[in-house]
Amino acid sequence: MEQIKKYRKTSKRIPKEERKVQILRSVLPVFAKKGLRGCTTKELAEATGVSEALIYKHFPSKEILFDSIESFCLTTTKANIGILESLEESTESLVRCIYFPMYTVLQNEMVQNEMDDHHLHRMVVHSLLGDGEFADDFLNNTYSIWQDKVEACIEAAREAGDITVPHKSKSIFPWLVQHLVSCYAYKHLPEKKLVDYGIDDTEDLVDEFTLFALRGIGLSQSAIDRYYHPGEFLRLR
Amino acid sequence: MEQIKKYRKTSKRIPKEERKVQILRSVLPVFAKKGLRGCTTKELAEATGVSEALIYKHFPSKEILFDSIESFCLTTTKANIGILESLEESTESLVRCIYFPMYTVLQNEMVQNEMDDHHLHRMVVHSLLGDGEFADDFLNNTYSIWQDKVEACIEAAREAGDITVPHKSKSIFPWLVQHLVSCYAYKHLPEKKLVDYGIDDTEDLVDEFTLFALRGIGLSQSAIDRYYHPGEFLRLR
DNA sequence: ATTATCTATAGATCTATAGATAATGC
DNA sequence: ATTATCTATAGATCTATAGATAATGC
Repeated sequence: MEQIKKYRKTSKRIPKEERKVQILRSVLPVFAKKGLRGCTTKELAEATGVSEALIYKHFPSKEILFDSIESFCLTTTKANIGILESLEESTESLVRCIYFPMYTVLQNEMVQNEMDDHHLHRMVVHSLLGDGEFADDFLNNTYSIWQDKVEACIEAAREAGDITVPHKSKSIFPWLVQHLVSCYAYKHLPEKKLVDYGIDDTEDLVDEFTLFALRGIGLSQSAIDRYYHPGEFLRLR
Repeated sequence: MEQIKKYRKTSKRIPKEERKVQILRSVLPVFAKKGLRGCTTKELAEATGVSEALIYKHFPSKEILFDSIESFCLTTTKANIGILESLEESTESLVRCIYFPMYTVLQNEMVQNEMDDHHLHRMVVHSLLGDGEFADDFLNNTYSIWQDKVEACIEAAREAGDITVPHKSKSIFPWLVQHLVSCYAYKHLPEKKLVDYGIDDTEDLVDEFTLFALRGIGLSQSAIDRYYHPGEFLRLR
């Protein structure tokens, strides 16, 4: 009673590498929410449940911790986008390739790995306000597989006669589609509802996003009718 | 030589309201760049060329200054979008309404008033990472005139037989178009080039964005051919 | 006399480190 | 004996205020 406990271990002793990963995991949401400058080392320590000093034992500075978080995000988002890699290049695949990100982001599906998409988007947006390095890594590494596939499928669709409108660039369309989904995500970052699409059902929303994109690419209505059957897509996943 | 100048006025004396506006103007780029938490009152003072104390004489706290900046942005962006208000509701107007933001943002035209669009976008994105209040004010007040006009024109186009595809919602399309342009802007916030559309000429880029959107809305190709003549749009401005 | 401005500084963080202590594993 | 963890704190900001001084306008 008299003696003040000078010492109180709040967290269990665990091996180095394990703790390091645990710090990364628990610190990510804080950095994602507030950014490098927006949060304090105290908050980071509290989120992890350890002392500030311990964090410094594992990461020499706050900035280096932040960089580690970014790398962590990139490797963890190995993107099961890879699934798409095996698709043949065709009009049908084009439809699936456009549907895929719409569905994933709008339905707010976790991308397999435990990394919450929401945090990832926040990290990207923080990066857009900074030097953009992380956003670049994310967009141009993680998404490139998908982008290449979309481009190839557009060509295939054109050869199949399903696209006849002229295009000034091949590579613009993956980006335009990407803009649609990522902006959806960005505008949904705050709790406050910013956008009213006038559609309640998420599946309907996915439909309208996808159809907008497919028509925008110039896919003929007959090809869309032929290949856009979202119910079947789901079964095949 | 001996006597140290304890006192050195670095800025001229100017009347209260004038200085207040001057502070707002000079502080905006700093807040836009780094956000509320990302910059110090020292930086703000230096950007204005006055002492920190003076800033506190005009604005009781950093947060209140930031809020004032946001209000300042909103009022200053009275948006010459109002120009569109007088357009008749027709397919032709639809084409112009879609072209307008594409042109404005992609050509990086200053929106008449001296407010740099770049700063405005940064403020919006900072808000998206926060509570989204400012983004809401911006999107739903500033853009609502344009959005209403687009909706009305889509209806008119449908009545004119230029749109035949079914739509599940009226209000989704202005947002989809908005997503395209704002995401273009967001991805161009960092100095680093993140996106390669495969198109060098900005006019061509505006064309592809606009055509993508018009097709996406479901406007028939014949209507697009009939009304999309960007050269003429410019002359009329 | 009033108003605009500055210098100087208090008090509150915030990052990072030094050094002590407890747990683990040989 | 080694490793993981903590407490305590130094030193560096950072926000905001108190109080002094210079310019303006009557």
